[in-house]
Amino acid sequence: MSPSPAKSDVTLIAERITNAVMEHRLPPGVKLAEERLAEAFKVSRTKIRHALTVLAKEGLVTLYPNRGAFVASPSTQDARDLFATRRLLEAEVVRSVIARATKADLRKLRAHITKESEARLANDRRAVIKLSGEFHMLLARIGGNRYISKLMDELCPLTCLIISLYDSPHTPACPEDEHIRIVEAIERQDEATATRLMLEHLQHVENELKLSPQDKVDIDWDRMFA
Amino acid sequence: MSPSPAKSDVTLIAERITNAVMEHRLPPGVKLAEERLAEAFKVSRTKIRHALTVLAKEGLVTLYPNRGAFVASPSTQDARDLFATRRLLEAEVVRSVIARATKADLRKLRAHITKESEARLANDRRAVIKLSGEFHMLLARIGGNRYISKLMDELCPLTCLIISLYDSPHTPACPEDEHIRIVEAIERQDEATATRLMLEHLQHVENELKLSPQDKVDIDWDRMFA
DNA sequence: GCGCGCAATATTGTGAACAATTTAAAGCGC
DNA sequence: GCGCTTTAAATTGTTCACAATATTGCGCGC
Repeated sequence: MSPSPAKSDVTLIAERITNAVMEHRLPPGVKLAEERLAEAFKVSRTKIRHALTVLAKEGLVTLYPNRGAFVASPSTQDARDLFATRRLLEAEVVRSVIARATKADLRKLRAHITKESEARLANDRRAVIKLSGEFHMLLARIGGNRYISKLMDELCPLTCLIISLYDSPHTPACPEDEHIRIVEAIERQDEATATRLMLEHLQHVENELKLSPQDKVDIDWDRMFA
Repeated sequence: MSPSPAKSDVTLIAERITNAVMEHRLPPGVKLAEERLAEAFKVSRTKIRHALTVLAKEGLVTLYPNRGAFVASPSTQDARDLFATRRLLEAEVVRSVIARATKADLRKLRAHITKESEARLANDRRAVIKLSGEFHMLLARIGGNRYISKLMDELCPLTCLIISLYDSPHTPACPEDEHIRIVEAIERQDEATATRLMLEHLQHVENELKLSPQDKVDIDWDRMFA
């Protein structure tokens, strides 16, 4: 009765860190010292190191040699590239979901949207952010292409990071009904509308961000306090 | 004078293994025992383990817990998914290359194609296979979107694996002129032709493969010898 | 008091020994 | 000779100690 191949400690640690990032409990740029994590997770540094290299490969943490691991803090250019990539991928995702989704899949989508609504009603902002991301990951998995799905599993947590970096002062997360309307269009097999709604949805999220001016790395610390 | 941040041993090892796979020196399914690699690379098992986890994240090797690392052997479904993903990404890549490429970029593309021709003339089949893959990775890098580029860096070595698994008995690699004609269309800024040629090119490569029948994992060993 | 260099401390990187698990082989009953 | 259990070898997984590097704090000269 264990269909999943028994996740290793390392995987579990990586997932818990990812969760913390998705729920905005770990802000961008924070240092992830191995010793601290080791005692927090009650494991040896070795496993922490493994988890950190995995997360680095996913782009969620940045590894500076001999200096340690830090939660990634994507540039505005990264953010624009990310949304461009997501528009490309998720339009395709919607198309294949319409082509392939079983009734069980549609039930899962409905169930997920219910969870989102509940979190919203409970005013659980952290859960809302995480669930919003996971909606897109679920769609990608139903889409059936494992390379697209794998990439979406990386891009969604990164999107959470980007939102926590560049969001305008506390917009109340993505509007609820956009996910619902996408699912409805999928259920109607209305490909044109579904892809259009998805692209608009992603555009809305991106437009909420302040990505316009200079890059973070271009901040002029001399003028900053003049 | 060191613009690149001094690649670590682990990165170097991973790259050398990737090269070996791209040049069909490491066939799919081969076991990568840590001790053997350690003495081959003259380093401790620790670094080998790191390199293997990195390669596993890239999908080039598969890690079975307590059993070791093996060169991945993608299923036919994996292969179809991969080409579908590449068509999606690389059409976009061609568009942004046309929009962004500088003259220096175009020179790099020309130079790369020259190297491909030389390898072909020298009958260096291994080099041809590797360079063919690297042409697409170079295009993606010029395209400028780092997420697309990163994914292409993973998908190209995987494509080499797939070719070595499912290629019809020694077709002479991809026809040379297809890369050239794509670059020419890019130089003319002829977006429609360039994307069409790219999609056709990928379709040609996929069509050369024998992906039709059942999946490897679906083989019924009971009926097999009945 | 201020900048510079040096020492102390903390953190990451590496290697080697040990434990756990799997795989291969030998032993044994039938 | 065949299949099963038990034993030995090989391999992976983990811990720990040490080396290398970076960061911080201190003192010294000016």
